[in-house]
Amino acid sequence: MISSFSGTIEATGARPRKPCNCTKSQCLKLYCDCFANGEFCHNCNCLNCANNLEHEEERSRAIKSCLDRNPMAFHPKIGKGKHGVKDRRHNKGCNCKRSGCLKNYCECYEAKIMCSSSCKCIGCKNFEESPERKTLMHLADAAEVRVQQQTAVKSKFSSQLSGLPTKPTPSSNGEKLPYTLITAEVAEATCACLLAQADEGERLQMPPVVQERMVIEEFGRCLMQIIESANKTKGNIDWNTSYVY
DNA sequence: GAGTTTGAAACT
DNA sequence: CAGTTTCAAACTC
Repeated sequence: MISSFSGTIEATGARPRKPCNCTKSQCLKLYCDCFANGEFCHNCNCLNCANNLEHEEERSRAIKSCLDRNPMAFHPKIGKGKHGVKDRRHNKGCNCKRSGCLKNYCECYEAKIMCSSSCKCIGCKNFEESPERKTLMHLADAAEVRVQQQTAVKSKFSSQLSGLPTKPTPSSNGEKLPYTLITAEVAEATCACLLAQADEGERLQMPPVVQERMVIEEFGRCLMQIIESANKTKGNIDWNTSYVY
């Protein structure tokens, strides 16, 4: 659906996972995230991968040697909190020296948990009262809110648009929309609507962000009107016909 | 996209 | 077990 989301469920039923990029480990060492999670590589970018059914023997030997080194190698690193999401802990703790445990290099920070007494990190700033950590979290929260708003607007528009008749996606055949659809009058009227909406936002003394959104939403409505009227105009446009100019 | 930094995992 | 090397991801420019 949305092209930026590549981790959709595959036809094979494989769980979406970030593809690895291993080049030297054959994906048979814990350096490889897929292997470390006990999964086969799937749609990865790795080189000379042996983390698959075609290399079953080699793979099980590798698993064995990992377990020899560390019997807990394939257990989750983050202990599940007894009381739900709270009190989660990195079982082994981190050993960060230069990141202040405030970058994703740090396994604790990456898992969005505080460092604990089992960590051996130096200069740790990843604890509850850390002002640096709080600042970072606020920034992250703000970013997340923005993403959620965008997603909400997207799905709102897509649900509105799905009610409209559509034509097949134009592609390689050089098909184009008729440029007569957007006449000078239509463009002018649209601009007038947008300006009016901007004035309204200003009059109501809305915060700039809200003003922006009002204008963008107005543009969405204009666009819908244009599409609708184009569809209604008798014999004017047949969305199911190819237009090759 | 190339180059650098980082810390876990592997190795000695 | 401590020190060193290897590795792939996170990050920076």
